[in-house]
Formats: sequence, structure tokens, C-alpha cells
Amino acid sequence: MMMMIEGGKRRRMVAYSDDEIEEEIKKGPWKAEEDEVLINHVQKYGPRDWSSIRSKGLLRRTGKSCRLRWVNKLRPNLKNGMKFSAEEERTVIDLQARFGNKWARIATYLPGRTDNDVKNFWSSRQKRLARILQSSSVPSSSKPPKIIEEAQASVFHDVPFVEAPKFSSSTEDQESATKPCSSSHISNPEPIKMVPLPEILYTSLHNYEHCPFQPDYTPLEKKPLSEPQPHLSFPPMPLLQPDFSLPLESQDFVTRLGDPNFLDVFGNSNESALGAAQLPIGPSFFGPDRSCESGGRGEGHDEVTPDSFIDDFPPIDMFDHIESLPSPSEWS
DNA sequence: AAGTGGATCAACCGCGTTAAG
DNA sequence: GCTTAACGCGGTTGATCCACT
Repeated sequence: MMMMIEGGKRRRMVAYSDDEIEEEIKKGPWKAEEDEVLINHVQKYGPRDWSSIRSKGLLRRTGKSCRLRWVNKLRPNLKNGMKFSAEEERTVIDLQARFGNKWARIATYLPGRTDNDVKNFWSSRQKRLARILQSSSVPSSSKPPKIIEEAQASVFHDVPFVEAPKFSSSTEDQESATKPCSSSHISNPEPIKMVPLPEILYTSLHNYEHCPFQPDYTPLEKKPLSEPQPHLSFPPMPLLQPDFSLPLESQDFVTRLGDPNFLDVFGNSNESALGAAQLPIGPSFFGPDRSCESGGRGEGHDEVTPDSFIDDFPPIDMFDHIESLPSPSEWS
């Protein structure tokens, strides 16, 4: 595929910072022969000296391009062409909430996946979610069933929870995430906007008694539905209260789901805004203070490693509660 | 069957960081 | 300490695939 761009159409004279001499740089899809050359190079010299590939005249690709090709496609043990499993999806979602858009870092927790894979997965998911929310923001009497069907199929079922807000997309956020649990660390003092949810969603969010801060959890496993949770105190709840038994990012998402401003973000054609369901509201309250979720976090050792990650994975059970959603046929 | 739009994926670009000279 | 090439990463683009109408 994508062979039509081969040849002169995509060739041009380009000077790269890492390729001082101006000469023809080949771009576009890689051919099998090029892959072979690249693989041979790596077998001989290891995955380094990328720019020497061109300086030796082996390929007319930049070192950058060679490295990318190797990392994303030729490296051994890659899960090329395999869709993300539900477990991988949960992992990405959780880690994105922790690390922000540190795709390379997230990818280290997913054997066989590249940062590009993770990035594409996330981007795709964001777009899908945005589309669903867009359509749900213009409800009509004839639409709701489809919206819910779509949402359930695409988000609720496909992936057990909806959105991982970009709490930590900046170093600032990451720093705050490591701080001890305290309201003084709330970076955004703006009050959380809460508005009525559509009834369909509201009815599924009936359990407000539970606290999200679970002292123990089993990685990548669902916990029993009605497991009692310890209580923590929160500020007075506005009209819509989050379900504290849900993962934090999910609470936040649900909290904001009915907020017109929330939908505006997705309506914004600006991709960067889209990339961040990632709003100024909500996360300030629920976000950084996740560190008090368990004794393990927020005590100055928040650095998560692939090893510790397994021992430090939150429950993914938000949509266990969606079982109470009426079927589309019950809409009128 | 053709058109359309969303999903997916590969690759490029720009920028920041690192390391060597 | 400075410069610069090389590298790594995140954002973005664009082509193809595919399902739906």
C-alpha cells in the first residue's frame, strides 16, 4: 500500500540538521529492499549509527528515518498488525492518566508496542470518543437509542472506562502527582462545574456511597461490584456527584459529560485541545490528589516502573455500573 | 455499485536533549 | 564552556482500509 508516492514525487532536496550535506533524500514508504539493508546494518552494528547508513551510501534515507523504521516496524517481537487487547487498552489509559502523553514511556510497559502504536491508539480513541460526545450533544427524540448503542459498543464495552484526563501532561502536573495528598496542591482553584446528566447516564451513576481510594487492588482485574470502600470527605457536592467507586479519571469524565463546556472541547477543531479531554475543570479536584489513593502513592515514591506498575494498578470497574443502563429499546 | 466518513497506520517534522569534539 | 551532530520523542499529516448508507 501507499506505493503511489514512490519516486520523484516525494523526492526533494532537503538539508537536515543531522545530514549536513544536501543530497537527495528519499521519503515515503519503505521498500522491502530498503528494509533488508536496514536490517543488515543493525545486525552488523546494532541499532545505532543511523546516519552512517546514508553516509555509507547504503540508503538514501536520513538516520532519523532509518531509526524510526527500525523502531516502529523492523524491531523484533513487535506486535505488528495486532489490535490492542483490552488489557493493553486499560494499561494505556491508566498510564496516560499518570504520565500524560509520554508515549515512549507508556510503551515500555507494553511489550511489542511502540510509542507510535500507543500514540495512534490514543489518538484514535480520543477521536472516537469526541465523535460520540458530539453526537450526544445534539440529542433529538429520534437519536438517543443510537447514541447509547454507539457509546456502549464503542466505549463502554470496548474499553471498560471512558476517559483518562490528561492530568499529567506537563512536568508540573507530574510533580504535583507526586506530592502528598492535600487540597493545597490543587493547581486549579476553579470550582468544578457540574450539570445535570442526561437521565440515561444519571441513572447509571447511582452509587455515590463509595470512595475511589482503594487501599488495595489487583492489577488488571475487576473487583467485586459492591465491595465496601473507605470513606473520605469531600467538598459539598453540586447537582451531579461523581461515583466514587469509579476510577478517578472516569469520575471526572462522567462529571463533565453533561457539561456543555466539556463538549465544546471536542467540538473545537483544534486537535491539541481534543487531545486533552483534559480540561481546566474537574481534574484539579480529582486529579493530582490521586496520590492519596493508596498508601503506595503520593509518598514521594510515585515513580512507577514496569515492575512496580503491576503492583500499583487501580481497579478498572467503572462500567460495571453501567449495567443499569436501559436498553435502547426502552428509549422513547 | 458508488459515495462517504471514520479508523487505522506509517511516516514526516520540529524541538529538546545528549554526547562528542 | 561552546558548538554541533546525532538521537529521541511527541505532534501531525496523509494515504489506505473498511463499514455503512
